[in-house]
Amino acid sequence: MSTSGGRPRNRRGDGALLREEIVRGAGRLLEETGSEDAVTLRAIARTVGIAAPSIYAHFPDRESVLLAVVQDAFADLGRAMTMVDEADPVARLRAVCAAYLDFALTRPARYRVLFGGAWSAARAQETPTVAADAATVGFDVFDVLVRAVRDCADAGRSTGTDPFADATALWAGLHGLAALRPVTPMFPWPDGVLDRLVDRLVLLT
Amino acid sequence: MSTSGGRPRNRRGDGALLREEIVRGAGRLLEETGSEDAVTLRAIARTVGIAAPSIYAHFPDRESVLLAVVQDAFADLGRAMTMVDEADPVARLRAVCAAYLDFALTRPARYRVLFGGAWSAARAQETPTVAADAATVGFDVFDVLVRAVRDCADAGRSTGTDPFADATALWAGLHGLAALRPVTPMFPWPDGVLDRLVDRLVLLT
DNA sequence: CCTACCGATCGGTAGG
DNA sequence: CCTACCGATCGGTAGG
Repeated sequence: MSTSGGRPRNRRGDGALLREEIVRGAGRLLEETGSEDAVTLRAIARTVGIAAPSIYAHFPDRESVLLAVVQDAFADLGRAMTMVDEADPVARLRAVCAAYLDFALTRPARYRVLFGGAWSAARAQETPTVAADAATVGFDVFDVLVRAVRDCADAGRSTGTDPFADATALWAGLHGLAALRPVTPMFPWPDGVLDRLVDRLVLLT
Repeated sequence: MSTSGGRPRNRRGDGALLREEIVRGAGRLLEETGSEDAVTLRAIARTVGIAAPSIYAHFPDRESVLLAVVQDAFADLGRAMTMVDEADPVARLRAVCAAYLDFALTRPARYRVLFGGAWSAARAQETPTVAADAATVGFDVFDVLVRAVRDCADAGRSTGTDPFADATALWAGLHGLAALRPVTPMFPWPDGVLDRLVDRLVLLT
């Protein structure tokens, strides 16, 4: 069934190149199918254009490929939230939240893998080192949120007195939107839900 | 491998009984494994104590069994939210939200199946009649929320002027909590997050 | 990086 | 409600 009949050979010194192709192929596959289970070694191999066993030269097993996808996605999300360029703390908080939501809406399957549970809760007990890592990175993302909220309070733009608790509520609201929107195409989400959440949960003035 | 060696024969007229056992077994399996994919026909058959092909006497295919689980879960959630017995509208809204969250936290896998997307968005296009049904029931659950919010506004206990929009934001917050909590065992969720969300998003006075 | 292959598991059918 | 079985797919290994 291999329609490609082989792939152009990599140049010397490109040993890490294929590894990257595998991770990106797996990510693309995740996004196209919307399901983590559809990202099989064979499917990955097909999209990359190699034989399935060749993946084992770069990863010990399927789970490790998925973990690499998760780590990449966490890094992307963190980068998107950090790269926000706004001086005003309120504008910055809004932009950070918008970046979070944008990531989730443009890459719903990737986002679902990040906070869907398989890589933080369940597997954290089975493979502590590996999944604790993913969990930690997830908390880093949350910290960006806490800091943005605290900056608003420090600037006297929020009447909230507990930035951590406020950020927690905000995270819940953000995640709710991020998770529900891609799943409810028929639902008439009102305009400005995001700003409504930010305004009210952070008690912006 | 069948350790049970057959099951006691049902009494006459219990034709619908096994169907129920299958759905409940599938639900239990879903909760124990946490994954929809683990609910295979063979696994269901094992928990119920029958042979896998026997399921076809009650359901045309695997998808239909899962749909029955989803419909049951929607009915359960709707019932739990409606059965709330509080006269004061604010107390009632809080109780409705608590019931929603309680359902999600005590049956996380079932909740995930309800609002995880597989049964509302994706499959709605493939099998319109079937999944549109599930989506409708999901909206019924949301309507309970809207009414509870509106009752607060009508009683002058909320300064919100758009019950639908407020309920939408509240739903996002609720779902965020419901989805994130089971997945973040290490995260120090502050006490009273739920009430904080309700208070602020519905502008309770 | 490849072909060839194993053992396991799945959804579903045949036939009773 | 059962046994027996098919075709497909999977993760992973052998051996090069």
